[in-house]
Amino acid sequence: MSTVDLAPQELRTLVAVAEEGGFSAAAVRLGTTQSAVSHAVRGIERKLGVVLFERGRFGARPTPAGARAVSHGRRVLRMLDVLVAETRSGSPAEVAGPLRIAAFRSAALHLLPPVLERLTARHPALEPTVTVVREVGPGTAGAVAEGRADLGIATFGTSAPIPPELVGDVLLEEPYSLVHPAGHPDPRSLPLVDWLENCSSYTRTWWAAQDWIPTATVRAEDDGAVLSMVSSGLGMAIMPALSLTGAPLSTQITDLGPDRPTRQIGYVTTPELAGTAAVRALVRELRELREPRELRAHANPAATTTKPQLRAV
Amino acid sequence: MSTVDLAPQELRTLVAVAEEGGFSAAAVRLGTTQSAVSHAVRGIERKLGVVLFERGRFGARPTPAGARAVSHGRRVLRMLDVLVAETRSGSPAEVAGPLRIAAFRSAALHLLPPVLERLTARHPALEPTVTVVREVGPGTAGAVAEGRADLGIATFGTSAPIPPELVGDVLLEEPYSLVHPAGHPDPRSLPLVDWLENCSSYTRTWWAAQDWIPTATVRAEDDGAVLSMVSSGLGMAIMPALSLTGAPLSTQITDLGPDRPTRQIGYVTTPELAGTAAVRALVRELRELREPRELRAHANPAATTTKPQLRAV
DNA sequence: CGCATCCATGAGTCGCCCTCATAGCTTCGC
DNA sequence: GCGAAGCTATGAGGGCGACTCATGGATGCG
Repeated sequence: MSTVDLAPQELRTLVAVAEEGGFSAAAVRLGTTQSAVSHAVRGIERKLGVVLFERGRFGARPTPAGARAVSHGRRVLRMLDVLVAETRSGSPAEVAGPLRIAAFRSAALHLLPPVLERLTARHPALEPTVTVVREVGPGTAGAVAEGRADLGIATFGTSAPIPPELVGDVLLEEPYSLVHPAGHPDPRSLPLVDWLENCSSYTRTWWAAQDWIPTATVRAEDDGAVLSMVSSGLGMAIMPALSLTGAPLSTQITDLGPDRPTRQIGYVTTPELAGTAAVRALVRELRELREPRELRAHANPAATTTKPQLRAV
Repeated sequence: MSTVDLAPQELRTLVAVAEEGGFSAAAVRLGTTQSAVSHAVRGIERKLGVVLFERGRFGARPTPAGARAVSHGRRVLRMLDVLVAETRSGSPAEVAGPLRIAAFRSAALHLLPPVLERLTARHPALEPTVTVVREVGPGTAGAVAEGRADLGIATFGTSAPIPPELVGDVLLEEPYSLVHPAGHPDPRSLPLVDWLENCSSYTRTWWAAQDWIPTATVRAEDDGAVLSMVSSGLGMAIMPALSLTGAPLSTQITDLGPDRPTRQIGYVTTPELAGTAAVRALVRELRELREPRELRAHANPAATTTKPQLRAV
């Protein structure tokens, strides 16, 4: 037996240092002193016999070993939370505890509220928190992979590929539409407004095939800003349905026809969290989105995967 | 933040109490005093606000909440071990540390040895241990679910269903055959020898449809005992191929024809361990069982991984 | 060079957890 | 009924680990 014990407080210290990028900042987050963090990290490194952080003027950056330790540490901490929550609640059916959701902006605004309402109605002891994450770079899936969230609402096909160690499923497919100021005679002649997260490769291909689409002349910060620009008459945009829910009356939405591009929205989570009662309850509610409710979303349940009873590793 | 911290030492105390069945015995195992165990358990119960053990003359038995805590605790402790092992070893390719395998008797005897030989040849620092678990009740899957093993070799379809929080895959399907004393003129007239773990529902159905099969007159402890009885001329038996490997020369095996029953053998592990280097290395070796080894050189590696990139939950 | 901002280190303090000793409870055997 | 033999519960005291405080060293910046 090597008998190396890492206390939860030590794991939290590792995670804080990695996320804050320095001992001092980590100390602030942990509500302790820089000295305590330094002592703790040094102690852990001595116990493990491995240097976990490169120190320097810049602060502290994880070494490869440190990155592994931090990633595992986050998962262990999360499992400890699950232990506490599921030990306290009388049965697995009784779902309780925190549930951290990462979502991109439009999903957080238009997709999640009704889902979370039903979820908390069914499980009052559940405390879901939603973090808005830019769907660029690692995106929401990255937040889940790094243990910052328990479940992510992600767009598939757009942005970076999903890390292989995550599991998930597609929830719905939504079309892109043309949005422009209401009553404009020739909206396609307007300048194009684009935004950062709007970068599906499939969409881009379709985009390039349309000769009427100009290169973007305006680039906004997020889809909400795009919509506000369009409603002010500054131009037109091509946006997914989710970003267009609740679009102001001064805008007009035009279908792009049968060849319109679409994007897939789904959820991702880690295998070990997929089994927890809280995540499963949320996934159950999210699946309801696949059944076409009378409202807007053009859900396409056709492509639902046939699931084997046992999932391969 | 409720922020209830359970130190590894506390988790080990819970596990020890549950497994030893009492505070005093747990104290001996932990190399500490009964008083320390009592204080620790009481402290944990106060932190969680839940009674974890029923105390009495008999010692201590886990309450339902206690059983959940112990089961989660074992898994957290295991993940902490993995954290230490994988942080220390230079790369994920460098696999090291203990690997606990639960298997039913015939798999441990006839299936695992060559697999483990190849595994340890490839990863000398890996220390696999095999525990033989009766495939009755929770079986090997139960051992994995409760954190007593990292990976289980299980029969699917037979015994209890696999707990939903586990993951795994089928490795091979093997037929049942008739085994009887060599040279017997009418083996089907012999009395039937059965054993405890032999209880697949599918097999039973097939069984009932065969008019020549009598009800079992002898019931042995395990498949090895059955085989020994058969070889002594005490009767005939219907056994899966794995139990018949290395059957003595005094026995004779007769194929049961195209409608013969079969059983599926596979592996089971927890989602959080499925991602660890050690378990993945073992699974890779186990997968070799699916294809005859001499074909492996020509096998298309892509064909073995035709699984969807995202696994549904 | 003075300054700001990092981390490192040593001494002192506090709190937690363990040990020791003992008390309470239940179940046997007689 | 009574004591012995199992358990666990509890209180007092001590040791060790973790934190704080104060200070020092390294490094980049104007």
